[in-house]
Amino acid sequence: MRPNVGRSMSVPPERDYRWSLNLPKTEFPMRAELPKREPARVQWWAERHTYLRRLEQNRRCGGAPFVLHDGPPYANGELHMGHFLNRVLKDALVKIHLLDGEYADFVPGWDMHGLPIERETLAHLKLDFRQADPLTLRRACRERALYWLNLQREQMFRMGVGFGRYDDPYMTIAPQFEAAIVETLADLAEKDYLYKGLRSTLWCVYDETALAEAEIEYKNHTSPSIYVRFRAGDAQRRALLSAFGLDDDGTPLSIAIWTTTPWTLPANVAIALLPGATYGLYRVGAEDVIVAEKLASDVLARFGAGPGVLRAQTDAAALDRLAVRHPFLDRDALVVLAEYVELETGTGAVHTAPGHGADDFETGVRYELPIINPVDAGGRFTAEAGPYAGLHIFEANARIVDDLRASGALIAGESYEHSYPHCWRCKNPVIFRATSQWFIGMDRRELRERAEHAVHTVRWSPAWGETRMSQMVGNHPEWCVSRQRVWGTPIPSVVCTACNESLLDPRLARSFATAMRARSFDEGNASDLWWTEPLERFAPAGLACPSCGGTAFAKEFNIVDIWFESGVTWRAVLVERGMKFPADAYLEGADQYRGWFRSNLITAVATRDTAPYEKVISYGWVVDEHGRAMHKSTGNYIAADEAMTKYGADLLRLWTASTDVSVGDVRLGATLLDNVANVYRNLRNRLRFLLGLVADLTPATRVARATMEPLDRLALAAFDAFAAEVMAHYRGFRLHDAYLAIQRFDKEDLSAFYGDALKDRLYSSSRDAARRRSGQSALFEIFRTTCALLAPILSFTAEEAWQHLSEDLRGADESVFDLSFPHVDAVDAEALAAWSALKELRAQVAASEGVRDFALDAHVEVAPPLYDRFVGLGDNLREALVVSAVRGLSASADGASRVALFAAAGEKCQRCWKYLPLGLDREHPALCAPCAAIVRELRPNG
RNA sequence: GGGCCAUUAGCUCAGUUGGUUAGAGCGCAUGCUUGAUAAGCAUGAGGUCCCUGGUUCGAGACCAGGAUGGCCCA
Repeated sequence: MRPNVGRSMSVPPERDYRWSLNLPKTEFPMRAELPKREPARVQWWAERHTYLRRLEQNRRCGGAPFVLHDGPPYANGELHMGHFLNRVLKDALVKIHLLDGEYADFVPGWDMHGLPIERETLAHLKLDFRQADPLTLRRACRERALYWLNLQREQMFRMGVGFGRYDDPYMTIAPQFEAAIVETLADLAEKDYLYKGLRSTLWCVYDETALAEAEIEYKNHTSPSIYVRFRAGDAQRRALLSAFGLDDDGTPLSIAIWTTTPWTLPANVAIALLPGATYGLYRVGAEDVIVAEKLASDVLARFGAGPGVLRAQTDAAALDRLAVRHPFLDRDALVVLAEYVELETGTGAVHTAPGHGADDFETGVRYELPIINPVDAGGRFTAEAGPYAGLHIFEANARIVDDLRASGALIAGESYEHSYPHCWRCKNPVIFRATSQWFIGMDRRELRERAEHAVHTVRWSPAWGETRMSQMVGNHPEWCVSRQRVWGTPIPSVVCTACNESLLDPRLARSFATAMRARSFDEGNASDLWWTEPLERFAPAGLACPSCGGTAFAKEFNIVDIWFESGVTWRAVLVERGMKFPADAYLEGADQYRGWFRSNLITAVATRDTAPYEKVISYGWVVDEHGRAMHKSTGNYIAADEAMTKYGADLLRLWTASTDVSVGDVRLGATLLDNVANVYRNLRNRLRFLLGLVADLTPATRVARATMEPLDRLALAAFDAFAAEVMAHYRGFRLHDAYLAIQRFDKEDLSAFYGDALKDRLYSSSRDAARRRSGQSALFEIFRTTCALLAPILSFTAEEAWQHLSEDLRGADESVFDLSFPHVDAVDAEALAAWSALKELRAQVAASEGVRDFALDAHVEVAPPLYDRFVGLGDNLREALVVSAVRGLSASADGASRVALFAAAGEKCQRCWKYLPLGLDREHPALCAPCAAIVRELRPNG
């Protein structure tokens, strides 16, 4: 029951003793106004070189090296919230290791070559690709890439992530970087991984160029849809019939295929069946035909010769490597098996032209089929297409269908509307066209097996990353590293003028790389040398064509895939700069399993036989608050700068810890940020409270832990355990777990318990009383370590709070980033247990009373076993329960309730608000004796 | 269509190897405080643990199928 105590609504001036209390005092504002204040802090860190100074200090103190290797963002466009998440997570990891005393050398970098920049630059210059002078275009691309780098770097600083060598970042366009790329190519060529071969690429016949997947848009397109007989020759027919267990009766036999691209038939070399599927041999009219069982009724109907009769069926495997004849060329079509064949449309037998499709190409490689490409860059048939030579492929469609009909090969012809890739620039349909490209062979020197083995030497976070990466390495047959564009690092290959054989000579490549290394960054693109210098400058003496022995060569002008460029950052950055290799950690979005994680793994395994990282940490994709992917077109896209202007970087930094980013999607939206803002306000106010309470503490008045009040020692033991927990989470990079722990300690231990308990002692004791200094000293330790623990996440706020501490107490630690995580030797289990028991007791008191904050109007009696446990706390027990008096019950008392509350005896002291005997001092009748003494001392005359 | 991942309170998340009445912070409601005050404290409401089957004495957890969403590929 709550004691019924009257409270005067207004305190008469003569009885207002507020002036004599030590109330919290700080300039640290309650309102954060992050967007307004943060930019100045960015400047402050930069001017003081806070990062580099701390890094150097850690090195001097023998801190172990820690290398987080930065995956380069692409230097094009503004940064979005995906970038924000990426940068802030990396920044937090670097800061964690920095505050842990390690030499956390972080070198940020940028991916600066490639088609998106080239395309943007061409648009900027209003130039057509084929008319542009390569060197002029490359100069302009360089300017453009540097422009974006600078803009992105500014936006990164605004995020508070400038803790790295941002003055000396790595750039894929730097001379040493380009040289490292070329030297890696030389190594790969030397070890026989690199070879030249044909490959099917997306090609626009109007722009006469290869296209990347990103340059394609899908639109509906109406194509011819034809079913075609591929007849078996006599011997072929007998072999096929035998596979079905049938005898030959001379009836014509064919395999029926379906295609929507008749113009690719001249390049046909095979028919693909689905492994495991059942195929039937049907008699329809006067002929036999083989189709997939599942599609038979649909296909047979198109013969217009009755329902057809099933004669036999067999598994696709029985037909593997048998053959039929090409419908109009003097050539066989081999029966092959391929997983991508589907049984939803068509005949279950897929026309296969390795020169005109990615799947087909892969099948072609697997079966060692000829890669026929009878189409030139402009889309006209070459002589290889026989009767169609000279025709444009799209015009040839109708001719081919007519010819098939005339020769009796056509079963049926219709038209078919479907989604088809188009060139996003000229809007025309694109084709697949086999061209000559450079590859890294995954199956040479057991590279695939070695890479898979390396995957298992790495620690993956989350654990499923290991499976994911294993699949990524296992799946891909070869890596096409050449591109026919201008903005990139040249592949220094040459072609023999006598026999047209391509050659990448390692000595030549290294000589080219050496020449690039001799150039400085300010001289421009070092790799321009491939264009400006004569070949003789790089070619080694006696270079001869391995094929024909010829000695005359011409330069080739391929550039290297930008994924290969970023794929050698381990070498161009870590090895070049003498940093730790393999790196401690790579940290990127989960889309990089197929990207940067994989490219780095393959090049490092191929040339160094090791994974380039010891640990890989991945995180999920940023989606909107409804869990939908963010797109500019959907309108739920959030730019990083815009978000920071609205919410402030620190609030968004807290958001990255408020959610478990390691698994699945990471949601972001106004509702979520409101939630985070509340948590932020709580944390901020706690820092403000602490600052206010320790305002008048000085190094001289600080009390050592050993001589503190018992309650303060317990609080610090609990705080140690908390700090150890947070540090353990940080070292495992579980930011979200750290966030939960911080939130809970802040609320339960600090705000609702310890802070509340200390108010009486800190406010009403005399300023210099030892018991007051004891509490302040404990709070100061808590404040300092809390700042350090918050700094990796709430960098701006932690620094702001630290700067509001008196200079005396800050001491040599100018910045919050000069602090270190504490060394917690061993958690005091006994103290911890006492602390929780005390918290529990306080909760009981609070529950009995119903109200708690600084309500001193109660007197508590505690049952013996419990009381005995805390009797050593002395008056601290009364403080902890926030009451006016506490006493243990006698053993004979009713033990039904362990805690009993009564109205406190005495009257309410107008200064300390405790209920005590008053009126002992004539001048201060409304005060208790201790308060009266303090007031007399403060104002002896008044 | 395939591989991987996720789904627990309004929101963000905990829930050891299967075992009482599923927890926390924030939000919300109510009360207190006005000496942390655009703060602080207390109490309380709030859940079909995505769905359907199965295993088990017992399933939020294990198994199978499905739904929704995401990433990477076709």
